[in-house]
Amino acid sequence: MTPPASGDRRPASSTAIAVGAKIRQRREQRGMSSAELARRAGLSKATLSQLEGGRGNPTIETLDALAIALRIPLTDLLARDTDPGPVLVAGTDLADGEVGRELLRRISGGNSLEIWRLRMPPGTHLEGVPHATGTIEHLLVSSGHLTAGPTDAPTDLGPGDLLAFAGDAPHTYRTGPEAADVTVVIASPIIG
Amino acid sequence: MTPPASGDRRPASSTAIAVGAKIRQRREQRGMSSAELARRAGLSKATLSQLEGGRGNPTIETLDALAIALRIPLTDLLARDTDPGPVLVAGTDLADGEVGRELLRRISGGNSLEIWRLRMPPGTHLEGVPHATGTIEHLLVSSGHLTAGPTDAPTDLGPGDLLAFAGDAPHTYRTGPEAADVTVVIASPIIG
DNA sequence: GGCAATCGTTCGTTATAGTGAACGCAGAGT
DNA sequence: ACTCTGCGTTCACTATAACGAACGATTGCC
Repeated sequence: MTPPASGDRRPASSTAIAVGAKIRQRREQRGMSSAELARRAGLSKATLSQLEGGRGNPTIETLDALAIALRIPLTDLLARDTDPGPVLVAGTDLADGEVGRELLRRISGGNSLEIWRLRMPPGTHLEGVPHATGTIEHLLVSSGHLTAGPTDAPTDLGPGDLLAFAGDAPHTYRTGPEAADVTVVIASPIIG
Repeated sequence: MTPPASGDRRPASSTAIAVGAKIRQRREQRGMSSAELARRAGLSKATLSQLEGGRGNPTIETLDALAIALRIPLTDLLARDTDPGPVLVAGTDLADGEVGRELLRRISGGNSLEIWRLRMPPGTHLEGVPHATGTIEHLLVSSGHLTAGPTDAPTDLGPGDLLAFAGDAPHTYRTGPEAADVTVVIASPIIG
């Protein structure tokens, strides 16, 4: 039993500290007061103060409200920009006929960088939604064959091939009778 | 006033539904039971069941624990599957026993970005040249096995694994009795 | 069949994230 | 000097996220 209840908060996890710092950073970039951000996000000033101080443990609803109020993607609040040490993302097993589409890695700051692994069974057809202007998308084929690229000029690709194209136009990925395992690297200019 | 307290949960936000689906998807890819994932993440089965069902509103500590147990980046759980949005570098043939080390692509501006393909026959040992401070190096294994990473803390990698580590420290790549085909993505911050 | 294990779910309770109402501190009028 | 207004923080309380303990369903083994 903790004594009746004090205003104390938990010791603060490293994640909480990082997220809190990020919130404050973005808020100050926007030139907002903490009172104003709290109002826009529909939170109490108390909660925001706790979070920015790195004390506390927000829920995703809270973070989502903050991200919307700050007009940034939710993931930006959680993106660990500089990793202290090595990060290992284990390979995953995939059921037969399933499409694997995994974000393996994300870096923001300067340009943002995302590394995806895309695994397509035979006869798959995916439509890529255009990204922000200036985005460049890279496909690197680990195994198999596919036809991919801008919808108006797709290219046949085989193992070891690399295709780079503007990600702000419509584009497609399509496998024939053979499955394909593709690494996708997406480099986007940062959004102000 | 809600009646005294039932097992009911909130109506479920769209974010909660998306996150829950993602957790379940990743867990099943790993071939883990929900009981096992709960155990590894240090959560109760009840909590996990609620979350995967899209009911509930997890805290970042909870999500962090799950991400670690699933060995994926925290942001992956929250990434809105923004669908991925021409230069062609053809794959090259490689003679038996030869080491392939090719720069496939280089981008500058914001972050500079290099994509390499590294093909190592069995029993190869390479020393990586340290890059600029702040550089992050990513290894994505297409096939085979190798031991790689910072010289003082190398990691065993298999097909589909991604390893990210600071590129400004000495690092090595070493294959055992098996060859390896690796994609290397090097991201360096631009010096203002 | 009978039993034991493990699964994923739903229950009632407990710990805690978020709240509203204070507080002290600045700067701007009057 | 004295109010006012808005800032960022700390307090006691309330709403609720996470918990432990059930549950029925399934599977495997004897």
